[in-house]
Amino acid sequence: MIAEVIVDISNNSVDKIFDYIAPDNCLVGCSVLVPFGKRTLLGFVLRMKDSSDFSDSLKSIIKVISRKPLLKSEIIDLSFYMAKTFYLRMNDCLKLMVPNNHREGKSLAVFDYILSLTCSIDEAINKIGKRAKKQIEAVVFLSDNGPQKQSVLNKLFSSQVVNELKAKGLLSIESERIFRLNEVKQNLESPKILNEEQTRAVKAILSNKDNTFLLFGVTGSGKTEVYLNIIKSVLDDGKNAIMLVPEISLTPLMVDRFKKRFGSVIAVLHSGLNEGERYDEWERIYSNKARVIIGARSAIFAPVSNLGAIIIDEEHDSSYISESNPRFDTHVIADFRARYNHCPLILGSATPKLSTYKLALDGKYKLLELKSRVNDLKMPEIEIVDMTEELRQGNTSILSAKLQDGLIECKNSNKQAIIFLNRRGYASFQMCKKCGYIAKCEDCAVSLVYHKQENVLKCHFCGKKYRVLDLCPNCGSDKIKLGSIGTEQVVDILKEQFKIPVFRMDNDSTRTKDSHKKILEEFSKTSPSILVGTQMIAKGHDFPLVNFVGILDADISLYTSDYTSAENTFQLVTQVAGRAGRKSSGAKVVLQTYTPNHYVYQFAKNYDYLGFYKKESNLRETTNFPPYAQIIRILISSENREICINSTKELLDECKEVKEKYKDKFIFLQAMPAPIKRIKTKYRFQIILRFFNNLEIEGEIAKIQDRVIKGVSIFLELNPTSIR
DNA sequence: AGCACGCCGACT
DNA sequence: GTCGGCGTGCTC
Repeated sequence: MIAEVIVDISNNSVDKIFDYIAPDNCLVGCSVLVPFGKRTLLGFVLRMKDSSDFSDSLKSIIKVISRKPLLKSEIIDLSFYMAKTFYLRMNDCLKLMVPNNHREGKSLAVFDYILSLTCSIDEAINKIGKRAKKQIEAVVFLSDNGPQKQSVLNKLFSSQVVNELKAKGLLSIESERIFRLNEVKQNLESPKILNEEQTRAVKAILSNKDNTFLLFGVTGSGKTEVYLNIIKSVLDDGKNAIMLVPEISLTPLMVDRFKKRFGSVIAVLHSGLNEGERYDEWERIYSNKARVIIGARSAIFAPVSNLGAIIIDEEHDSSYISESNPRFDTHVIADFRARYNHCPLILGSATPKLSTYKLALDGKYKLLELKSRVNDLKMPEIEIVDMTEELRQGNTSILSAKLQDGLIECKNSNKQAIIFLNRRGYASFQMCKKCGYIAKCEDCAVSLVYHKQENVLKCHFCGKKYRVLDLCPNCGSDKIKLGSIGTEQVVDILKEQFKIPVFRMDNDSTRTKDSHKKILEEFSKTSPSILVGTQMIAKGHDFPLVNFVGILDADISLYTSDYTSAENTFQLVTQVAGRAGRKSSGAKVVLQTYTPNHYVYQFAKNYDYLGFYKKESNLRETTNFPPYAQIIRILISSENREICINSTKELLDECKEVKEKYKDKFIFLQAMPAPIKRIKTKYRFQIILRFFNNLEIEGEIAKIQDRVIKGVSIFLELNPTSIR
């Protein structure tokens, strides 16, 4: 037989099928070792056939690494589809599907041993003799409680005792595979009773399976309970489910809740797992031992067969769009799998993406609404504070009077507060007051962020660290000024002013494994206290004691250069506000801004999603932006600035040709330096195209990406949401 | 991506 | 004369 193989090289010129003579044990989906030129490489078998069109002599597969096919046929089909729709290399897609250890045939399996008595208890005691009291205890324990894991016996007695019993031939040994992370919770929780809206949603989904549903419900309306019910029914049908959450390491409570309900059929999949954990979880899913997969974005590639439902919780979250390496949109992948398995795809959010809501209004998705909160609590009141006014009143602090009042109230009533600021570090830059010099990264065109605790200047793009400025390297002045305040400085200010515990959660404070969990646990058992954080704290946490939320500088996300900035800000404000008053009434939110009358804040204040949608959708339609038009961004980067500029010009010319062909369809075509002109020593230029939705144009432009220019990398993005 | 082949410059 | 620069082309 001939095997069609994709070889493990991420380069356009070799990202195609190569034929090899296959041995009998070679199956579609297996990982194999093949000769390639002078090298030996890993590869995946994607198809088998009887003969090859390749006219030269074929080489043979050296070795079939995996006995079982690691890629199921659905996953192979998905990979082809993914590569095509997102203009990706097949090899890069395949890499997402299988953990490296499995692919390379390395086993990370761990075993325990099950020990049981080989003879009757009396016989055993006889053989041991009276003096070995511990051994007799162990034997009695085994007789009373049945076979035991060696690890348990070792702990209860000692490994020496167990070994002596083994030596006397009193124990029979059977090995048993242990799966990391798979602690079984004993008392499974029973389902909660659903309210009318929830019941209606569940019924709608279960009676109309081959569809996409938008579960549109305010925070606290009980979306999770709907998910749990759907999954229960899926399991009862003998099928399996995938549930995606934005960043699972941030929501250990969600996993706990699922484990309590469903026990050991839960598997988790996310980037926070170590290799062993990932190995085990993947295998439990592959072998159908785990039937409900909870995970972040990449869990959509889990090797589950027989899917009965796919759920994307907080569907608006930006983490569902991969912005590097294989760039893809999780929704599209989820949609493919749902249609493949004829199962429902459920998108849940309180603030759906504009494009999602539009599809619901257009009837492409079924809209299900949860209008009331489960405990009938009102959403917290949002108060907008004009920071220019604050300055006029003589308040130069970053904390407005209202915000300070809120924190004092919080402290006095022994409650908790959350302060949100989407800027990490101590200050956004260091600048010389005299000559205006600003410390910048050598490799990137960005200013360096001052981190006080580590006492360094950090580049947030390449991670490079620099010494803090004492004197200006340009003019020698010692008058150094700091830029905009970051989370680290906010913590200092709050501690100083309010004298209560302050926790910080951002990229810097959560470097190590499980650090998210630790910070959240500490915070939840300390009151009064304040949690300061970035984006990270906006997502799905449930803190019953929080009844005050402060948003410092809400404008940061409003004035970024991409077309979704208003949408993002609306979502962010609504989500952060939703952290307050989840279990008690009278919660408050203070939002600080320099543009209090901006429509985003006015709609957010009233929790008026529909109003916001209408306004924003209208704006996009009249100004020709997605979802009413398409944007393609071509990013060109190179170490050499000249080469980069020339390549950009060349590619622009090609785009112009396409534009000529589809004149009336084009809205915009221009080349320019990227907003961040250099990252990691590479210069960056971009071409932005905007045109009325048209797949042919998309296809023709996509071909440009295949051009190979030495020393230049070309990236293509469809409707990019964060341009930098 | 690597690795070989191949054709022009300054060196033991 | 030879070592080595990296441009070009190929990998089933």
